[in-house]
Amino acid sequence: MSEPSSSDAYEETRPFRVRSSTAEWAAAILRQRVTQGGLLPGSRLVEDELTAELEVSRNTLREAFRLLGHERLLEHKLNRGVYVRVLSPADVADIYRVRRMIEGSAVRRPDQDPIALTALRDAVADAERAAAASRWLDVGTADLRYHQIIASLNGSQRVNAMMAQLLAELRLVFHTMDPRALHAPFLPRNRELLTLLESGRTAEAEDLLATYLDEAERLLLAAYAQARTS
Amino acid sequence: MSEPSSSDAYEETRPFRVRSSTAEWAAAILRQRVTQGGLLPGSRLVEDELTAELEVSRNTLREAFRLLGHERLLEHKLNRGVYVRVLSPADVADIYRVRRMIEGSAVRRPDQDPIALTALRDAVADAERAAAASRWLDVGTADLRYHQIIASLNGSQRVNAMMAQLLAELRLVFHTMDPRALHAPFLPRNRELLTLLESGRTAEAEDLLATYLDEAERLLLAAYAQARTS
DNA sequence: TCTTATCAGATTGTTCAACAATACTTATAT
DNA sequence: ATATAAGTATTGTTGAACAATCTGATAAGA
Repeated sequence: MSEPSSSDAYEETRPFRVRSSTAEWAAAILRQRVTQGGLLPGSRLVEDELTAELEVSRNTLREAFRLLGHERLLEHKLNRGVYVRVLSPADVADIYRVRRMIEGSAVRRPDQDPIALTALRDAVADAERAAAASRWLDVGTADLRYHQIIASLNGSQRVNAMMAQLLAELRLVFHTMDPRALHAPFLPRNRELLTLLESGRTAEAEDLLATYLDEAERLLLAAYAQARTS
Repeated sequence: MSEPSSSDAYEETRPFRVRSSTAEWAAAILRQRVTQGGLLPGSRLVEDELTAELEVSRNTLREAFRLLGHERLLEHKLNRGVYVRVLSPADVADIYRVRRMIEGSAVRRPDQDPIALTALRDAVADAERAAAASRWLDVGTADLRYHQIIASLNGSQRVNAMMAQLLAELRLVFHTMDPRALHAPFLPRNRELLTLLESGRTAEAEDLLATYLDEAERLLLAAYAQARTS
């Protein structure tokens, strides 16, 4: 346990409790720990420990568990406790199936928001900058942002929410493997896809994205299988 | 792992409450009321009344509220209570945007599960039978089942879940309008789309579905706007 | 030795009662 | 009539309590 467990650490975020409910506040902290890798997949979340640490009641903490369970970040086993979700290879395959659908549908659209294209350029630039400095975690963050923006080209709030949840799930897998091997191969392709989108060549963009996602899935599954056996 | 086989028969006869959590049991009841139209959009769900009626504690009921809130069936306003969701025209448009993506992606696939095609035939037959008997609510149910099966052609568990949630939301709108005017126009098209799928003419199926969904959205928005003003 | 049974400890599931915080309603004053 | 203020109802949160279930260790039996 490398982080300070005193309540002082949360003093800064306390004001948010006034606006949102305490349960959502607790959920936000746990969500951050899970997506940032502070809590690894398979970890058990014990009620007693967390109520003491977050200084909320058991009932409130359980409401937070429910919220994160519905986001598929936590797994609730009846009478056995709550665990950080462990994704199976089938889950990874399923996630990429949905990504192909969402992102494929996005790049296929002829009318594309110039604001989104600008945001894509920023994300690519951030990723390249982080890669040059070997900050691979930041590369990963920028990459996820890039694909979230791609999804937003669909122009649907619900699709945005689905994609955000999907990428949060993917993060669970990322933390069990080497971020460099994971993200480096796709940096040039993100830029390539961007130029295709900018020039409106949707058919080529669709092709590139399809092979992109297929390869990413293959790479991820291979590395994932290896990490789980070792 | 040796369990007495006699417990199987025992479990079957026991109330559902024993196997899943009480919160999920309560959520199931409320979900049914909302989707079946027993609780209309905008209705307020008061904690005191429901704890008395369902005979569960406030905490458990609130857990159920959270579950249904995440399914977008209930809306939770801080300090102001829980309401059955009221969909805006923008929500309806958004839902159809997602439907176009999901169902479009589904019919575009060349390899289609024969089991799903059989299920589609059943759904169409059920709808036509119900229509002949003027049981329009049943027509609606069969129609939703039809489109859920279409979505399942994507072969993704997550897409199935998204679609189920989407159709549950749509049901909220359906209950405020005449089911016959809503479903009658699309009966023959469901069959037409089915024959196209059976013969593998995916391009034509995609076209038909696109115009189908566009028209359904237009019809729904028009009728919805009218129902809300009267 | 291996399996099965039993039991105590720990953890979760659920309820209840209380109080605080907030929103809503009514009454009062200007 | 509008604005302000008090009072009421409802939700938000807590803590304690007990029941139900799981876990692991120990004891009993084959």
